[in-house]
Amino acid sequence: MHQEFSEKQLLIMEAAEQLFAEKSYDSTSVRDIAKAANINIAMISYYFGSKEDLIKSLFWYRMQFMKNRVTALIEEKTISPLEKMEIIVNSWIDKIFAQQSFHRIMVHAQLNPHNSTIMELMNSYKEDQIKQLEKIIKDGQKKKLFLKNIDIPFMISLNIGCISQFILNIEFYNKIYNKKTDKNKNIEKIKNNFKSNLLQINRNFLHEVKTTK
Amino acid sequence: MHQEFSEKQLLIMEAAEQLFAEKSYDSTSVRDIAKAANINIAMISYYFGSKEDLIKSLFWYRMQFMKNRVTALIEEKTISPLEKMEIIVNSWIDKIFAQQSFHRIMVHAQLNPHNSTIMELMNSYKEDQIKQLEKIIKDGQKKKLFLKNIDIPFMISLNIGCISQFILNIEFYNKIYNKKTDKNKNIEKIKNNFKSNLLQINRNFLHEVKTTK
DNA sequence: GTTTAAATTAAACAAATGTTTAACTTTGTA
DNA sequence: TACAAAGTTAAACATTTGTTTAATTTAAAC
Repeated sequence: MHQEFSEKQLLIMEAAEQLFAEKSYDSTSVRDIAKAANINIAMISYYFGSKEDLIKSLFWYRMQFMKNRVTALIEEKTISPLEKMEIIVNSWIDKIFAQQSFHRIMVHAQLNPHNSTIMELMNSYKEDQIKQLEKIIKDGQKKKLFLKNIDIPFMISLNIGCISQFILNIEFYNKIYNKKTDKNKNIEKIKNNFKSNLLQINRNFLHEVKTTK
Repeated sequence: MHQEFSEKQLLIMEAAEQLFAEKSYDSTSVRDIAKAANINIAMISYYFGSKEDLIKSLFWYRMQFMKNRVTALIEEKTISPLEKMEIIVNSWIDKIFAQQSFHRIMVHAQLNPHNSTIMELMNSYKEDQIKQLEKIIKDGQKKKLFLKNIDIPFMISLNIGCISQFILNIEFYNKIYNKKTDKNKNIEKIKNNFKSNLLQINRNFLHEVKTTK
C-alpha cells in the first residue's frame, strides 16, 4: 500500500483529520476539506483518488505511529511484570493523548464501521495491544505475582474504555479540576493524575493490595 | 415539549433508532427510515416536522426511560453506602443494556455534537448521574467507610467509560467467552460477569480491601 | 528556449439529500 | 349520506454531495 506521502498530501490529511474529528467523516464534505487546506476541490481526487481513499490513507499513516513494537520490553527479565504492565498502560495513555483528533476518528469508525480496510487496520492494532497485555499478565500469574482468576478481556476493556472516555471528556474534567489550580499547566497535571488513578486500579485488580486503612 | 407519541410516531422513531445506531444519524437518509418503517417519505416531515426534530423526539422519548429518580434510595438509612453504590452501578448497566441501540446514538451524539437541544438533554442526564454517585460516596466518606481521597470525577469516568466500551464491543466479548460455554444464555452470563467485575473494581477503589492473597 | 510532465483551476456532472406540494384516500362525525 | 379533518401518496423542489472534465499554469529536463 501507500508508504510515503508528499507534503501536499500531509497538508490535506491533517486538515481532513481535524474536520473528521470535529464533525465526523460523513458530515465533512470534500469542499470543507479543500477550504481548510486551502486547495482546490479536485486536488483530493487527484492526490488520493477519492474521499474514501483519503481517510484510508489517514488511517494507514496514523497507525504507523500508534503501533509499537515492545516485544523487547516483554521479554526483558530485569523488569517486573507489574512494571511492564505500567509501562504499557502509560504508553497507551501517552499515545492516545498525543493523537486526540485521530483517536476520536477511531472511536467513530469503531462505532459505525463503514470500511473494511479501516476495520482490519484497527482490529490488528487492537489484537496487538491485547496480546501485549496478555503476555505480561500471564507471565505475572506464572510467577505468582498476580491473582489467578483475572478476567483479561474485562481488564483490557476497562483500560481502553476508561482512557477513551477520559479523552473524549477532557474539557469537562478540565473544567472541574480547574476550580482549584491554575489553567495552563493543568492539562499535564490532570493527565498525570489520571495515569496514577488508572494504574492504581490495575494494581488492585491484579493483586488486591493489603492496606492498613 | 412533546409528551405523547402516536403509534405511527413510535413506529417511525424505532425504525430510525435502529438505523441511526447502525449507520449514524448523518448516514441515514429519510428515505432509509421511510423504507424501514414501511411508510411514505413525506410522513416524517408530516409527523415530526423534520429529520432533526425526529431525532430530538427520539432523545426526549428515550431519556424519560433512562432518567430515574432514586432520591428515595439515596436518603434511605437502612442500606449501606456501599450497597447503594452497587445498586446505582447495577442500574446503569441494566439500563444501558436494555437500550443498546439508543446508547450507541448517545455515544455518537457525544462524539460529534451537532444539536444543542440534544446536548442539553444529555448533559442534564449526566449531571444527575454524577450527583447521585457523588452523594453516596460523600456519605460513605463521612461514615468513614470509604477512603478520604477519592477522585470522584475519575470514578465516574471509569464506570461510564467501562460500561460504554463493554456495550460497544459486546459481540467481541461474546466471541471470546463463547469458546467455553453454550451460546444462547451466554449474554446474560457475560453481563453478570461484567457486573461483578466492575463492582469489585469500585469496591477496591473506595476502600482498598484486605485480602490474604 | 522548447518540450514534457505535473500541478492547479473553474466548471460541469450525475446522484442523493431533506423538504414541500398538491392531489388522493381514509376516517370519523353530525 | 354529506362533510371535514387526518392520513397518505407520488412527484417535484432546490441544495448539496463526490467526482470528472478540459483548459490553464507551473515546474523541471533536455
